[in-house]
Amino acid sequence: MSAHKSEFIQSVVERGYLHQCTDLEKFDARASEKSISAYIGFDCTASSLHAGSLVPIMLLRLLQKTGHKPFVLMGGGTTKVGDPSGKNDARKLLDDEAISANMAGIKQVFEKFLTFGDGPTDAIMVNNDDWLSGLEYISFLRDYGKHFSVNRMLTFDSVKLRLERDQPLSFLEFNYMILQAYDFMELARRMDCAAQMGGSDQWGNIVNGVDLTRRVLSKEVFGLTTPLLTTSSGAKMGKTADGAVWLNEDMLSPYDYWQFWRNTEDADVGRFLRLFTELPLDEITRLEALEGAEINDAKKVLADTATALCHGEVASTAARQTAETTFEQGGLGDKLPTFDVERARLDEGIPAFQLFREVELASSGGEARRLIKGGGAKVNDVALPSEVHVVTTNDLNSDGVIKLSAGKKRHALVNVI
RNA sequence: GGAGGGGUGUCCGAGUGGCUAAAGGAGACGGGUUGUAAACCCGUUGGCGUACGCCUACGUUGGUUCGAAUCCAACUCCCUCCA
Repeated sequence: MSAHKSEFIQSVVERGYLHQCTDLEKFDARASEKSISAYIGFDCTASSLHAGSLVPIMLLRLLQKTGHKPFVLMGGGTTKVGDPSGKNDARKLLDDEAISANMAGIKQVFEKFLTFGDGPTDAIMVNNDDWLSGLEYISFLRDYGKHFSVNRMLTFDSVKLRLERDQPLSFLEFNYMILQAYDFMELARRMDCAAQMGGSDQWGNIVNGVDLTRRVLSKEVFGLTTPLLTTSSGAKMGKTADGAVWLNEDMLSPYDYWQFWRNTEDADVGRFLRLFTELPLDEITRLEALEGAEINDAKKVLADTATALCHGEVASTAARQTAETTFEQGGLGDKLPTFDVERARLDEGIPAFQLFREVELASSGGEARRLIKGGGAKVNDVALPSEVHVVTTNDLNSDGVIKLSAGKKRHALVNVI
């Protein structure tokens, strides 16, 4: 029943990773004959990747799991240029220092999802700065520039959309696709890389690389893109209340990460389970068929497995337990953010709005006041009557702490010292 | 180099001398409904203060005026067209 010969492509298709491929049949055939290698590039624009990058990461993981070799290309060089794809404005240019700091943060993410090493299917991380920075302008133009037609470059979305909307596109950015194409060719030459994968917005860049490799090396390589993920209600993946859903623990706690998946929209559960977990497909089919309140069980499975992949089993279980005690039993999970307050201050009493600001449930006194006025602020699950209400040692509960809540989902504990 | 247009709150975007902490929208936060979902409805949305209030804010600096986001000058950054 398997429509594709290779395990890799078969999984890519049935789990929903495929958007476009330059030649799916040939790619499939190649992957079924032997172990291939493929790469995905990541720019170093932030010190961590967020959930929006998770599809490509999972795709690399799948590649490795099915017996092939993944390359992670860090865009140390291309980040200096800035990818115009999908952007209205040129982004701020980062300096070398910022780029290498970002790269260090991003590396940590990959170490969780891929196995690196020297073995045949071990992942390898490369940095395109290694070959891009040393390029010489004239010889580069003569050797590679002749393969690019400006007429054609103008037809690619990344460029075309900017021009159509009369938005500026600098020559620097215009060169981005050439450099990315060069990356692909360079990897094909050095490491026999057979394919480049990426988000659908990378299609133009990838196709350029496939063409360049064919022209320069007379080698056939492949391009494959993943669908750009949005939630069913149209929001971009990876963005949420407090900003991006970061994959690094120091930027987003495992508990919050777990919560992100737990709060998946109903309509997305099946799709997300296929993309972001490695559960067998028949199990996923069963889970996504759940209806009404039962679908919450599927969301918990999603949260558990996705968090375990990113932060490990231990953190995932802890996050789940905290969530369960907090939401289902109204209790206190030990993973809730906890803040220490001196006993003396509490004896005197602390105005509620000030306390809420201190435990970071509100970013300013005004915000805390509004929260309290709106009835969203609770002390030990009891709504506060007024913003000047004073919290004292009398509010300590039987566990010796005070539970503060902003709305139903955000909680913090006050610990007396 | 020349000509023109523009820089407003998280973002987009109104606003051409007092009624402007600044319309509208988006986003965000809170409440309601529910299932820690979506959709929908309501409220809030510069900072500080219990409150009368005070402070900071419309690219930067200075000026005109009783009074300026609004007028003037210089500077700066961005965009468009021409060369």
